[in-house]
Amino acid sequence: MKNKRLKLARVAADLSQAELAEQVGVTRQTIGLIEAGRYNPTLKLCIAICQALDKTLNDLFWGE
Amino acid sequence: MKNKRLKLARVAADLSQAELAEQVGVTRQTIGLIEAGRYNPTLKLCIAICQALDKTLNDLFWGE
DNA sequence: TCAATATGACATATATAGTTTACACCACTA
DNA sequence: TAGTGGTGTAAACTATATATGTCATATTGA
Repeated sequence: MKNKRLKLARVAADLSQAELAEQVGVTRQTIGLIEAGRYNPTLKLCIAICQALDKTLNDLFWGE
Repeated sequence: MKNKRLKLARVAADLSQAELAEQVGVTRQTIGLIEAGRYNPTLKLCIAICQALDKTLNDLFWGE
């Protein structure tokens, strides 16, 4: 279950995985893995990502 | 930062910490700690809790 | 009283989120 | 031919979410 919405929001914000990663304080690999749906970030990280992309939890992480 | 909304939603659903914990497949202590705001659950657990309480991520975990 | 239920708090142990490092692939450009 | 930026992935490691176990307390009902 890839997270397509996250990837789309990131690209729309004109950020690379590495740039988003730096903004939220994780590594590029972590962002890549979340977009690939290979795991299960913590709530704090989800919120940081949402704030960086000006989205809400429901926008990026709720529902399939 | 205690999660008051989670506690209220759980009580409104007439569930004890232990009952909610069992429904989402964790221990009572984990629910207690999340309500107490002492950590940082994973996204999967947040979603399971929301589904058990018929709420969305934004309802329980977005904003202060 | 007493037993049962619900909660808070605290350790220690285990599973897994997240890091680091590294290599490979692709598209583009010089 | 390189060379660079963006991405996918994997192994080994560290940090921390979660489990397990226990004790204390408050409340409710018999």
